[in-house]
Amino acid sequence: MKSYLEACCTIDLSEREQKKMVIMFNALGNPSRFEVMKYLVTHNGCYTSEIVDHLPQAQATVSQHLKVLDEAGWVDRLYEGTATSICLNEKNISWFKKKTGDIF
Amino acid sequence: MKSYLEACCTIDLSEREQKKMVIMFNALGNPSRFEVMKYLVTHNGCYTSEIVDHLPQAQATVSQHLKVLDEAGWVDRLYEGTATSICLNEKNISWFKKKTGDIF
DNA sequence: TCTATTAATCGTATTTTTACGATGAATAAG
DNA sequence: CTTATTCATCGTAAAAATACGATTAATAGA
Repeated sequence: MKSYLEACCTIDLSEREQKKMVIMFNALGNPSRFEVMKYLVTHNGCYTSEIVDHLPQAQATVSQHLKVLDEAGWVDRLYEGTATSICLNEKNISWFKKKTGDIF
Repeated sequence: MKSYLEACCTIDLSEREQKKMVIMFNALGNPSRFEVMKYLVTHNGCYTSEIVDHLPQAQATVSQHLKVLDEAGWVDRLYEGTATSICLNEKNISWFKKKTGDIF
């Protein structure tokens, strides 16, 4: 059995989890993508077009950023006809916050 | 006075704070720098040379990464003679965790 | 069916990041 | 004084990220 001291210095993070964390950190390490996430906090489930209007970038650029946020696990994209609504991925966000709190 | 509902949808984050958050996210969005931070959790205050030995990159590269972590506020560098010890910046780390928790 | 709308993808130019060897600055040790 | 050690900085090559216009794919609506 591990001692108390050992346990308190052990980092519970698999290689796979570590890679996922880096990807999540990286995704928010960009001003446009951070702004999207901040916007979603008060406009969760809004359409992509709203986000495009909110940002100073071209539609193609915003689309790329949303893809990065999706692939990193920060958001989900729900395709509804020709539109796409963007939702916060609450599960991954909680996971990220918990892990960050546990590690650092 | 703000209503309860208004308050719960207001994001308490100045432009300056938002920029700082993006820089902090960006700094950890790199595998080498994340690994440094993870190493510091169990080796806080260690010398740069230890970190260089721990990582697969050249000394110059590690030095650059440490500079990024320092400037982002994740670590402090303490110059002791010819060596430099690297410490976690507990204050900024706490700030980051609190803000992340508050916003998302 | 035709036309409009929405958003993803493609191709590409530009910028930024990453990495390294070489060099330099500062201190320590003899 | 030398000489060694440690780490930052410089210069630069290669890789990756960012941004945009143009195009495409899919659906909605007339």
